[in-house]
Amino acid sequence: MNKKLNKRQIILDEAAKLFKLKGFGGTSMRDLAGEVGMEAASMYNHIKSKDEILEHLCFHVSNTYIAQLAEVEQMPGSNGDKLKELLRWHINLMLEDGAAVSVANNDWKYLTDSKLEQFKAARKQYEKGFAALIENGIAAGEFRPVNASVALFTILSAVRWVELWYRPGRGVTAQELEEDIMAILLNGLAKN
Amino acid sequence: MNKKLNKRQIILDEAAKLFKLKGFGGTSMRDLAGEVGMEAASMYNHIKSKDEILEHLCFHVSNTYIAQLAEVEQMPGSNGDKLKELLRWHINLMLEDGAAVSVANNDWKYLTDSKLEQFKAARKQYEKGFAALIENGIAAGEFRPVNASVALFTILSAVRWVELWYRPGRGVTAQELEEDIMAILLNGLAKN
DNA sequence: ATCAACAACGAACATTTGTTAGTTTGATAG
DNA sequence: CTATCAAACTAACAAATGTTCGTTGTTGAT
Repeated sequence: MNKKLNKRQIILDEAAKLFKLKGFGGTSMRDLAGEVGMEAASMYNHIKSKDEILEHLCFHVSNTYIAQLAEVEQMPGSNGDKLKELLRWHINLMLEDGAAVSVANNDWKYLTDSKLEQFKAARKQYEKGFAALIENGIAAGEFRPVNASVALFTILSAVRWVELWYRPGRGVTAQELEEDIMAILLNGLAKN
Repeated sequence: MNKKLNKRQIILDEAAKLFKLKGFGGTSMRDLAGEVGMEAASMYNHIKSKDEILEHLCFHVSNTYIAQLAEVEQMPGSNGDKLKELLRWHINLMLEDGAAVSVANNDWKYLTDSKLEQFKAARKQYEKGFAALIENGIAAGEFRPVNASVALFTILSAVRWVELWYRPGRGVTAQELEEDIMAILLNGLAKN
C-alpha cells in the first residue's frame, strides 16, 4: 500500500509539471503516462480521472494557503510583521512547490461545477483574510492609506511570477529574490 | 469588403473574451461560433484557423507593447517619469483591451513552433528594454538598488491581475486603481 | 502450491475536436 | 431578369481525447 501511494504521488507530481508547462487542456493522459512511464490506462489504477488530478492539485494549494493564513493571524507582532511573514512564506512556497501553485493559479478554471465553486469560495476566503490584515495595518497607521483590495492583488500577483521566471543559478539567488521583492512591496505599502 | 473585416474583427474580439474565460484549449470552434452567431464552418470564410486567431491576438499585444516602449524611451524626463508613464499605460491597456492582454499573458504557450519562438523573442525584447529603464534609474540614483529583473517582474506581474479582478462599479474606480497601484510600486522602488 | 489482490497492458469505446467539401442563400451590378 | 460572388449552411472527415474492459503477469500471505 506504500507503493500505491508512491505511484499516485509520482503521477500527481508529474501532472503538476506538465500542466504548468502545457496547461491542463494541452496535456493529454497519454502525455502524462509517457512521462510517468506507463500506459494511460494503467494510471487509472491509481487515480480516478484527469479531473481528480486537477482537483487534488488545486485544493492542495488552497488548503495550504488557508492554513498558513490562520497561522499568521495567530502570530504575535504588528500587521507589518504578519504581512512580511506571509509574503516571505508565499515566495518560498513558489520556490519549493511552484508547479502545483502554478496549476492552482492558472488551471483552476477547468475545475468542474461544484468543485469550481468550492475552489472559488476558498480563494475568496483567503483573499478576505489577507485583505483584513492590510486594512488593520492601515487603520493602525502602519500602512499607506490605499484601497485594501488593490494592495492585496498587487501583492499577490507580484508574487505569482516568481515561478514562471526564476531559475536557480541564473544570476539571482533565492535570498536576493526574496529580499528585493519584499523591499519593493513592503516599502511601497509603508507609510512614507 | 468593409463587412468582411468587420465580421473578422467580431470573431477575434469574441475569441479574446472566450479564450480569457475558458482558455485556448477550453474553447472550441463551435463554442466560439455560437457566441459569434454562426456555424463553426462559416467562420473559415473570415479566418484561416484557430491557431491564426491565437497568433493574431498574441502578436497584436506584443506589437503594441514594443511600440509603446519605443515611444516612452524617446520621451524627455527622468527614468522615474518614464517608468510612471509606462506603468500608467499598462494599467490603462488592461482596462481597455484586457481580454486580448489576458490571452497574450496566459495562452501564448499554445502558439505553434516558429510563432512561439517569435513571440518569446518579442517578449524578451520588451523585458530587456523595460529592465534597462530600471537599471538606468538605479544608476542615476533615482531608484532603490534592487536587482533590475526582480523589480521588472514584480511590476509587470503586479499589473497583470487588474484584468482578472477589476470590475467597473465594484467599489473601486479606475482612477483609484491606477493611483494606488502606482503609489505602491513607485514608492516601493523609490530611494527611501 | 494456492489463492487473492494488485498493477500493468492492449484494444476498443463514444465524444469531441479542427477542418474541408459541396451546396444554398442573398444581395448587388449589368 | 440574370449573372456573380461572398458568406452562410449541412454533412462529413480523420485525428485525438478520456476512459472502460478483459486479460495477463507479479507479489505476498496462507
